[in-house]
Amino acid sequence: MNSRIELRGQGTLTEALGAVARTAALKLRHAVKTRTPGHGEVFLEADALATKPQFVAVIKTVRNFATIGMVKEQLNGLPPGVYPLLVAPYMTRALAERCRDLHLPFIDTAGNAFIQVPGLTIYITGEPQPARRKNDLERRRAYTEVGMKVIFALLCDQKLADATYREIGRVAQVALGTVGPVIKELANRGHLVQRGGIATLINTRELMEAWVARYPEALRPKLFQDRYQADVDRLQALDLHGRQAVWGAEVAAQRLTGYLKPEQFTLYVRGDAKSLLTKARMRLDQNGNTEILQAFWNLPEDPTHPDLVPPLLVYADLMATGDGRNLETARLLHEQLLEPLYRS
DNA sequence: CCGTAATCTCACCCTTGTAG
DNA sequence: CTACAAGGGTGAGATTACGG
Repeated sequence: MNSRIELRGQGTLTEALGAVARTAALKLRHAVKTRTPGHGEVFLEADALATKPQFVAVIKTVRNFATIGMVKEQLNGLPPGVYPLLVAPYMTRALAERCRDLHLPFIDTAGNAFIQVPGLTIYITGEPQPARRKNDLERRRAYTEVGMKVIFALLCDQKLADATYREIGRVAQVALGTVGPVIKELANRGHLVQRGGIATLINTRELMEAWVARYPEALRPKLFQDRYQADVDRLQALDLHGRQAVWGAEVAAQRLTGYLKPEQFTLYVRGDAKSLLTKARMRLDQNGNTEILQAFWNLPEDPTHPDLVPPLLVYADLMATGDGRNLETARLLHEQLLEPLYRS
């Protein structure tokens, strides 16, 4: 039933056997079963040794000490001459030390190992993590929630590309530690270069289109708070000045292009929207005409339209609806406001 | 001050156990 | 056998510590 997991474990096992053969000159091969196999257990033996020790191996990704304890527990009570063995993708030095303290033998795919059985003592730590795993971790950081927020901030304020990571994190409302990987991937994808010692956003048109295409799945659902039904006249009359809220989508498009008569209302808010709800007499309604989302930027506001979201977000929201009228307005918006900003 | 790496936290999802 | 709750693993992101 767990064919996918079995396969993943097989890969780890094969790599780990190869790695330990390289770093410790220890050859392990599959052995006959010495007991009813538990979940995910594999039977191995080192037949080159006179003592012919056998191992019952468990393949598991190890991140913390607790996992080591669990494996130790799962593999207790083995008969004489048979030993437990933990097979992990990668064991840090601290995890390796923990295994040694608990007398739990392990091997990993980097070639680290601790094995202490009659006729055989191996302890190897500090082998570097295989590059492929590192790449796995670094790949696909651009279109995560954090990546989307950072890209949006950069597209709206292109000078931000040369700011410190702390400043980018503040404007994009993401943690400092998450900025670096996103920037690195944007550079890899050819969207960021150094020009005269200044970090510069390039291929902005392509980046903008990619962001808009991914916004509906990659970020919007995370921002959604609730949907309400509200009186249209009251909504139109709402004064957002001083409130922590701005119009998006149809209302913003109407005010920017003069086209479109809004039917759906989209508000991006900071903090809680209580005062808005009472002012416009909104009531919770799954199919209501008003949706409230979390604002996700700290950009300076546009003095000519202080109560609207940035045009890029208006465009993305209109595109996301797929509504015919909205698409036409979106095209207009693109021509008038976006195209000049994202030519390169 | 700045970027990076290690560590911590939390939400989601998959497994597994259990009751009907 | 099915449905559903409980528990644990996992990955994304936030925080923190550190060295330049």
